[in-house]
Amino acid sequence: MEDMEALPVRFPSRKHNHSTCVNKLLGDAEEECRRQKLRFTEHRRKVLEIIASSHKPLGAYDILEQMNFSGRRQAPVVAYRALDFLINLGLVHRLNSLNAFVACMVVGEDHTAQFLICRQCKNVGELNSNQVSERIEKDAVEAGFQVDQQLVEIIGICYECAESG
Amino acid sequence: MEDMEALPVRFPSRKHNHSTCVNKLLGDAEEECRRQKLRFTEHRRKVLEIIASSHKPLGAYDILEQMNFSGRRQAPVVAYRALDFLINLGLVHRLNSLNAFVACMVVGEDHTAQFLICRQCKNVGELNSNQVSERIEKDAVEAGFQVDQQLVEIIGICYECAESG
DNA sequence: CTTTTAATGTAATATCGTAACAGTTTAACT
DNA sequence: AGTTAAACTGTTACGATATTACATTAAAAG
Repeated sequence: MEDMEALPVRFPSRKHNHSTCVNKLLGDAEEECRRQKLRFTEHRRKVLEIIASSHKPLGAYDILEQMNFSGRRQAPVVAYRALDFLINLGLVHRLNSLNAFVACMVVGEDHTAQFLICRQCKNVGELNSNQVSERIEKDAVEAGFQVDQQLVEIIGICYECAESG
Repeated sequence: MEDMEALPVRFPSRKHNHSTCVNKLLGDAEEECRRQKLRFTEHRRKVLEIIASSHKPLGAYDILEQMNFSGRRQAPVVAYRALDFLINLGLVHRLNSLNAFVACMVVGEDHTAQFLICRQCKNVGELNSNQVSERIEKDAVEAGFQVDQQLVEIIGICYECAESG
């Protein structure tokens, strides 16, 4: 596999430096919020941090569990509100096949996304193939359908899991 | 829009003869079960019939409501068991973005499927584009990912809804 | 005709997500 | 600063979706 940046895909390597990942995303989020004059509140920061700290998809209730600042258990709606915000901003993606959430790996860039979900290690990669999205658009239009949103989730085995048997 | 059979898509026209649809699917199901020596029980037949009678996706609890044979309310697991069976057989598809189920429109044929979900009329069409599935497969493999299953759901506006404004 | 495999009945419970509404903070504008 | 409007938060309750577990019954295979 070539350099991660050269391919239209981001799949988290087992040995990548993860704290860099998290910090970059938090920085991007702050900047994006400043730009759009949106509020990057504590809840939102916390939820983004939790999600970014895992390349494995997290359920809303998993996130909730990690939000116990004060020992006090938060209500589900707290997590969902923050998630909605982050999803609208494009910082977080929802995986419909898992009812779970992952951090976006290409923040800021205008991009289409398809998700690669490894059913062994549970890591999720983000494929950004314009060829895929254009092919879908083209064939849908040919079928008389006007596309607003594409949802592509690909289940299988990632490179590193295949290597290690 | 051209002849429905000529394009790699099945989108239910407003004026198609629906009872034919249902009967064909039930017949196909029976035959397929005979071939594979599986039991096409009452629950399974009933659930398939209910799903096939609607091109709009149905939730498991919608289906359940229509299963009241004897006035007796069935337990959710009854619907889910039949749905699992039908999905494994390829007679029914699950739409992950809606937590809902639709009948397959190309039973028997070996096919890939992408779903066209009209957010106005709620009808669901099945696109069968090998170009889409091959493009996904190709790009995923290039990213070092071995594909087992593809899940493609396209949300937008169907031909007939676009026509009628 | 018995054995063993598959399907059903039933109850309970887990998991995921939203509605409603009062209270508080923040930003924007005199 | 003081006022107002908009956005965010806290809290309760509830709705929607899905699974586990286990006892029972029916069907297929020998």
